[in-house]
Amino acid sequence: MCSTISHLITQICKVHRNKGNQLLAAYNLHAGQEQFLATVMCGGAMTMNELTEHLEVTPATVTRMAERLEKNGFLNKVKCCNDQRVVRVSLTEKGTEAASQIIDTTWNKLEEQMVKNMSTEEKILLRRLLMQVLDNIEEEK
Amino acid sequence: MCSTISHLITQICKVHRNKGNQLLAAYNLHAGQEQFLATVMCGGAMTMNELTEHLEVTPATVTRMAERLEKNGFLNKVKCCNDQRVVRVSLTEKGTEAASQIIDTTWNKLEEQMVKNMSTEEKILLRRLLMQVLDNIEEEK
DNA sequence: AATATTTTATTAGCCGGCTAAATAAATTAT
DNA sequence: ATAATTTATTTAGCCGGCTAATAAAATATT
Repeated sequence: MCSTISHLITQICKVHRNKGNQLLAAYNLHAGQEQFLATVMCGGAMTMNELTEHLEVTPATVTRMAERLEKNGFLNKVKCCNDQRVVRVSLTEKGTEAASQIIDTTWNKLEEQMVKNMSTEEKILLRRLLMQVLDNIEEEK
Repeated sequence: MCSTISHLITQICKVHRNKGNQLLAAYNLHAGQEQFLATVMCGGAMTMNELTEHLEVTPATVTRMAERLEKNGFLNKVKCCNDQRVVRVSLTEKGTEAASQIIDTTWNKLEEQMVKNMSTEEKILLRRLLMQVLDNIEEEK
C-alpha cells in the first residue's frame, strides 16, 4: 500500500523539498525561491505574468514570492512605463550572486543525488515514464 | 532543462494534489486529509505519535490537521486514561463514511489515471526506479 | 522524596500552493 | 466620448509542510 506510484512521488517530492530547504538555508532562501531567482536570471527583467507561466504557478503565488524576495533584497519590482498594469521584476546584485551559486550547490546536486546509481538507460527510461505520468494526469477529467 | 527528474516529480506532485483537491471538494476535504482519515480508519483509535509515523509527517502537522478535521466533524480526540499525555484520535460516523467512499473515488482513481497506459512491466519498473530515487535522496548528506 | 530527563503534544510563525474576489489600467464596443 | 470588457496584479483566506520553543505528564536518577 505504501508503494503506490502516487505515494512514492509525494514522498520523494517532500524529501526533495526538505533537502532543498537545508541546502538553501545558507543563502537565507527556501525551496522554490531558488527556481524563481534562476528563472529571472535567465529571462531578464520578467513580467509577473511571464513568471507564472515559466514557474507554472498561480499569479497569487508569484506575487507573494516576489514580495518576500524583494523584502529580503534579492530582487526589485518596477512598473512598466508603457503599460502601467505590468510589473517587471529583476535581480539585485545579491539576487544575481545567490542565483548563480545556487544552481550548482542545490539544483544539480540534488538532481545528481536522486539518480546517482542509475545507468544512463535507466535515467532516460525514468524520465520517459514520468513524462508519461505527467501527461496522463494533466488531462482533463 | 524542464525535464529533469526533480522538475517532473515536483510537477506531477503538484498536479496530483490539485486533482485530489478537486475530487475531495465534494466531501469538504482537502488533499492530504483523505490519507489522514484512511489511516485512522485502518489503524483504529490512533495516537498522535503513531499518526506522525504512519503519515510520515511532523507532529505539528498532525496536530493541526487533527484540529481541523475535528472542527469539521470528521473525528474525535480523546485523552488516554493511563497516560494523560497521549491523545487518541478516532473517526466519527461522518468521518468513517467519508473515508470509506474516498478511497475509491480519489486514491484509486488518481493512481489508475497516472499509469493508465502503461504495461504491467512498465509499472513495476517505474515503481522500482522511484523507490531507488527515494532511497538515494533519503540518505544523509 | 525531590530533582532531572525523556516523551508526547501543542503553539507560534514561516513557506509555497491554490481559489475567489477586488483593483486598476488598457482595449474594444457602442 | 462613454460604457463595457478584457488583461495584469494584488489581496484575503485556506491548506499542508517544516522548525523551534513550550507545556505537561511519565520515568529515571540521585
